[in-house]
Amino acid sequence: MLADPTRRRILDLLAERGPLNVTGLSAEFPNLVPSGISKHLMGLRSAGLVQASRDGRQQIYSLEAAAMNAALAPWLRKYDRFWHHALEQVRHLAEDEAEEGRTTGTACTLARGGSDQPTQQ
Amino acid sequence: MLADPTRRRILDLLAERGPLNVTGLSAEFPNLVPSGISKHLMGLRSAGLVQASRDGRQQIYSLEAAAMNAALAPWLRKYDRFWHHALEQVRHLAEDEAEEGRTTGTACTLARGGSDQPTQQ
DNA sequence: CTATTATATTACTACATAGTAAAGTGTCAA
DNA sequence: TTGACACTTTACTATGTAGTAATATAATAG
Repeated sequence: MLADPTRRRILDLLAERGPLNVTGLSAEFPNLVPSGISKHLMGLRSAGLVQASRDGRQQIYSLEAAAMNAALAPWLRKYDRFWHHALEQVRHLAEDEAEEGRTTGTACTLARGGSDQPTQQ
Repeated sequence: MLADPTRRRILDLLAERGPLNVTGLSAEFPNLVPSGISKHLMGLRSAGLVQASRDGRQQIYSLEAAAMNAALAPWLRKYDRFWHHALEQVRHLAEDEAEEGRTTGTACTLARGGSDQPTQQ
């Protein structure tokens, strides 16, 4: 379900821009026909990842936070060792340069197990 | 690449048990023929997600931390709003009941933007 | 060298599914 | 009611690829 790039892009757009209707989403896929987008949305909908609400003629689609959670949780649990490094990169991007001193201390300390091998890139 | 369940399971196994050879991995897939696993491993390898090192006749496969990072980072950035909730679930599972008092304070405070809508499950 | 174990490669098949076109449903406007 | 708009459904096609069987390579044992 999360495998398809179009579907991921749809989720991305909903995450970035908030609720959108089918036409708004279709506008982001010039190569695809709107009914194709609609079909993807129906798929995401029956997977519980998005929800729709009617507004006149339009269907407004938005992310379903609980389901996103449920989808992400087991993944995060398995790969916690790895996204710790990713997290730090994200943090550097997120906080411009606010209080650089205690970065290591405030980092999310979920996994107590060490195995903090350097990423050797 | 991360779409296929077999491939994800392979990554999971390597994350959980550390480096494994093809035979060891194949043992976890009774319905699949070993050459199929090997083929998947070659795919993961050329995608840079795993690396192999020879030990006698065996090839020992292990996760490539840097690539896992690179694969996860943009994802985490887009959906940070959502995995925050997942993170808390994970934390509850991880720390048995060590210091319950200051949980909210020590939570990973990456995204400064609020929008902390309840998951309404 | 020969046999055996451990992977890899190749050629092939079967199946899933992304995307399309066209028709169908629902809503509003005049 | 008629027409236009917004979306959904259906039937179809084409393509990608997961898995297999058979063969090939590589390393150790005897």
